[in-house]
Amino acid sequence: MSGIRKSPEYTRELILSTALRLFVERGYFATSVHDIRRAAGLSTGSIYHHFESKEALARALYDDLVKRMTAIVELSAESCQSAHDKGRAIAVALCRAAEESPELVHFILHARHREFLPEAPPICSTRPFELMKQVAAGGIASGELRQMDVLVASVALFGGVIRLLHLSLDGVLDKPLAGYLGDVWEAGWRGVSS
Amino acid sequence: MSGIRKSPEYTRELILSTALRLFVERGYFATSVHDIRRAAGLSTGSIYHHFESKEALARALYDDLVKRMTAIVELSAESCQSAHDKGRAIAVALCRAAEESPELVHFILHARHREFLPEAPPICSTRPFELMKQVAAGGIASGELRQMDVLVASVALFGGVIRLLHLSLDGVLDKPLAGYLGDVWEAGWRGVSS
DNA sequence: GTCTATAATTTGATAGAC
DNA sequence: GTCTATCAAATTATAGAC
Repeated sequence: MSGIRKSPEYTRELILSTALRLFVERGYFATSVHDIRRAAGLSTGSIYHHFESKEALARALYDDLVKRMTAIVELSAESCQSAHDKGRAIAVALCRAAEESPELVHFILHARHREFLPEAPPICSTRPFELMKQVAAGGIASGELRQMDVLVASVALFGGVIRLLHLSLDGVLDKPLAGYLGDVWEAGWRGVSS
Repeated sequence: MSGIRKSPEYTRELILSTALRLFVERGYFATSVHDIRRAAGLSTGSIYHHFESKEALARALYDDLVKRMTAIVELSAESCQSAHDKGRAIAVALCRAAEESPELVHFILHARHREFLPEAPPICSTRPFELMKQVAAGGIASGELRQMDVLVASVALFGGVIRLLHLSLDGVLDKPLAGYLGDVWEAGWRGVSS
């Protein structure tokens, strides 16, 4: 067992991915450092060598996942021109992420970060959600969307899709996400388009 | 202090309301029974006299709040005829509840109940959310809404409003909820109406 | 029915060998 | 850099007086 030495980067990633899985399954507070240690097949000392504290581990995980989510949204928006296409690309990418990496999306959408990261900004103030608002703002400026408050447009345009993601993560959908996404997105667009 | 004896019902309600406030402020796991005891000005023994365990307290609170939320949504829907009016009445009532009893709405929308109440159904399967789906189903049956999957219609119709409530509870809105609600609801309706 | 005192575990974190 | 052993504090819950 301990003969198979892995690189420190590998160990660090193993700790992060194990913590993510357990945090999503049971929540941050219901997961002890001992649980992470056991699930990762490591020792307490090893975990505390890589992270100063349990909270520091959670913060590193949070930063990492916000970065991954930002990349997903950013790449989607950049690949298109119109607000309609940007928005739809984001919606499609979010759904794909929810199916391929449900833990990522779950942690971003569901976890109550401020309970264990007191100084973290609310998740809706982070870059991925700011980008969605920018798509709405661009649509209003270009005339694709009706003249309205940017926040209202953003909430109306993406609210249905985000709600759909919540339902998917709660396991209450009968079919795969893709079976609902097209119609939900179209309804959202129809609600704000001029 | 202990000369002022209150009724047992009062004590029970005091424990529940204190627990609700702390659970919303810090979360279930970050709130110890000792915290509740101190904030309520009671003793540990008194709390354990009224509730079998911390989890039983949380379950009683959960049941109580789902009941209150059900009443709010039920009364709103009953007071109107058309799907449009029912839906808008529900949206208005939810926003009023979010301003008058933010702790109630926060606990229902934000708390990760399944982390501490393992056998509780997902919140979106509870009666208040089922009623919203029924409003959408009624609208489709009557022809007010386009023909579509009931879940899609429900998500598209109420997704924006629920998203707006989340933002309000996260404290990222500049104005009172009422300043956004009208337009968000209208966009949702426009997205699904025939 | 409420109190104080305390038991039994679990938790996050550290020390020091290898 | 990883391990084992252990600590100090906090947590849920109980016992028993009043």
